[in-house]
Amino acid sequence: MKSELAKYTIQKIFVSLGMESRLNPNTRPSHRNADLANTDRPTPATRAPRRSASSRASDAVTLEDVARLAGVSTITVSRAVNHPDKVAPKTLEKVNRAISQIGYVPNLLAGGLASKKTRMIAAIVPSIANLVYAETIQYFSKRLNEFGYQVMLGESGYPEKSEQSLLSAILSRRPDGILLTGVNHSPECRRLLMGARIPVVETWDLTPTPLDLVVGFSHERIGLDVADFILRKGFKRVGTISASDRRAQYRESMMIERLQRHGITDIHRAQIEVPSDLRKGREGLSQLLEQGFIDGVVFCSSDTLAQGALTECQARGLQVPEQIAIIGFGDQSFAADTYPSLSTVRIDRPRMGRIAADILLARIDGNALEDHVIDVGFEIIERGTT
Amino acid sequence: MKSELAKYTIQKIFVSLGMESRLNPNTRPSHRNADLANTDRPTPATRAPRRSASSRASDAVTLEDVARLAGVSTITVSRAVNHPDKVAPKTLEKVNRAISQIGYVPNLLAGGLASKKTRMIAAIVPSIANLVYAETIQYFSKRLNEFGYQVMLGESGYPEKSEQSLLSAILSRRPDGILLTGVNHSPECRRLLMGARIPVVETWDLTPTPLDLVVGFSHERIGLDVADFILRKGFKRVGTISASDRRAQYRESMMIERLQRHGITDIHRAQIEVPSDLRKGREGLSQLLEQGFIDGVVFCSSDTLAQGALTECQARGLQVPEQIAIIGFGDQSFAADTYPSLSTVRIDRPRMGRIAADILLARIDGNALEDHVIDVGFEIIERGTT
DNA sequence: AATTAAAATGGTAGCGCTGTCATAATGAAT
DNA sequence: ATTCATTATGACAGCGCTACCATTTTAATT
Repeated sequence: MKSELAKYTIQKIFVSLGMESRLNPNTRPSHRNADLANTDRPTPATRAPRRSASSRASDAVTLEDVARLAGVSTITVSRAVNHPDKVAPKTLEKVNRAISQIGYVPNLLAGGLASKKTRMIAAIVPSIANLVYAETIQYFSKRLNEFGYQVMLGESGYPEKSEQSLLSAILSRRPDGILLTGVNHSPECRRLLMGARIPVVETWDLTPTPLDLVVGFSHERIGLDVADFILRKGFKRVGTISASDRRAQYRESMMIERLQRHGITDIHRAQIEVPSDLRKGREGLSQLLEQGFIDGVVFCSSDTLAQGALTECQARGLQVPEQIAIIGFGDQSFAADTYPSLSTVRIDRPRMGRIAADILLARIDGNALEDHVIDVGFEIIERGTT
Repeated sequence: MKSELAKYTIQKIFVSLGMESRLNPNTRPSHRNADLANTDRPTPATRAPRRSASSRASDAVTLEDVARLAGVSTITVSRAVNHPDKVAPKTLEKVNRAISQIGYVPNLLAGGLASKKTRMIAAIVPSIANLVYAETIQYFSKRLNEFGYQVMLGESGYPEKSEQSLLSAILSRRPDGILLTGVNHSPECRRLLMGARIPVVETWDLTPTPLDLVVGFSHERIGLDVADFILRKGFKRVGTISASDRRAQYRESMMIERLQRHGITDIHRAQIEVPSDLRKGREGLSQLLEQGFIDGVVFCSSDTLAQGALTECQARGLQVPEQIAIIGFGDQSFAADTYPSLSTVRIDRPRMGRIAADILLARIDGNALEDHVIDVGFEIIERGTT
């Protein structure tokens, strides 16, 4: 994987802010000189006559301005910016000086249009106001930045009703690749994605038949393993507080199924709407108690809900873990520091983000991939609340 | 403020994924027919001969493909997509049918290049893994989406060392406007921003001399008001747990100054590194206790730190608020639901996000603004921890 | 010095759209 | 019918950049 790092040296240019200032060009391209738009931008030293006479007055500094000032051709400037190793050191030096002198900022719209590479990767998450996603994206983004890519973030919202319109809005900016959260997409979305002909990585779940690539973990396995953990610890009564999120539901139902198969039938469930927050965790626990859940273990679909449940126990003077044990999900940064510390299911989000970035980059560079399905696994972390 | 909503109807097109497939075009543009790239995309029904013979083989569906299929000119398709009211209903119908038939996804790179409008707004925040910023952006973004704009998010990182390189990376994508967090920017950044000639809105702080627009609140006033609150409540001993964030530091120092002026000198301080989390809040409180802070009120630079302080109190069996009172900052969603509930300084983040979006849109549309400096204020919320 | 390969640079033709102006079609008013 | 104002459509020239050669310069080799 060796993408060249894009790096721009950009500086100098001080003009007053203000929008509208485009000249009304006559139809016949010909002589024109006055340029109301340019107030205080320094005029390039050299002013070679343009090939095709004039054009729409524009106030932006372009490659051509740099080229003229540096006394080279535009393509050389382009190379100096994007493939500096393909330009003689002396020329590079000249060009860079010109660039900083007139304050050139490359136009990636034009570049992307011409090269069909935007150096941009889109990422769609249910919500940016949910740390588990935000953190994954943070690592994903960091990794991509190292290779000169930027991430464009899209929020699908939990109902996911608008994933399609979000997707077309995103695709119309022609990202070089895209990250999705989850593996369930509407037929329209799948069509859009296939039609875009770009690498796609699905995350936060697994499927043997990804659209393209998938890096995640098995919610089924988590449900089963948590059930085993509960059985092993000898709990007789079990409660769940789950968000109305398809993956959370799946973990819950897998767990319940296995518990029942092993003779645990005293199971209480509290369902809450996304987004999860502390209050909903508290409410969830209250619901369980109202249902007659008097002691046992509670499996929450997120650490946030678990923290809420824990808070409610404290408020009610219930002993944790003696009377009520709690298991969260995610191992967010606060989980180890609640009191008591939270037992939870750890997902290696940094790793997931990094791998997603890496396989996407490999795919973009046309490198062969050993596997299109990557399981990052999980780990049950036992702490104070169990 | 009336920006037209962009809306695309996009569908149908099912091709196998795969990158490399560009033909090696001969230099002289002339006859060519075979097109290896197109494997399974349906050929448009009509195939009018192109004006300029051939071109680089491309596999993307373009405006022209739609135009040919619909039997109209490209510009009409463009209008049908972007200004549907300027096209006769019958024509619109025809075009939309053609669009969905061949699965056209507009290319906003090309559109943006030609029109100099990208319908994209950039936002720079210190960290997306911090809910106070994430939420503000969420509202900002939501508002802009309503007007057909998308938000491109950039993370400057707390050290803010790289704000400049982030900024030039972002500006090279030619956003129509930009949101910044904070009002302190390096001279290089200011130059870049001025040179970009786009509306800029600074947030999370106030200044009489914004780069362009600013919507935020006064950290000085918060410090002073919290001091007054503390004085009014009659606390004799004060502690602070502050993140190494310039705005947090400012609030703290303003508060301390006023407290001292009113005779409170028993002040203990704990400083922690960003990013703030629960553990650092716990550690902060521990530090204060080690310094001999035995009772009084603690002002934390974020609700997260406050929650950590609260947790530490619980772990140590210290009575809150009787022995230790706690004040947070931000009024994040969990603040009302901790036990005891957290007293804090409320910032109306949704409103700030919305206003930032609105004034930016107004500016983009060229509307006059009454004021370039908007103070959204704050409110001290007294709850259980004081 | 002559030959060849490699490195550096440049000319040109688009990438896929939209702004601008010109023209054609339609309807309203006389 | 005729005129005039609207409304709808189209032709065309770029937007600022890069891919693709072609050409020139430099370095390496004999």
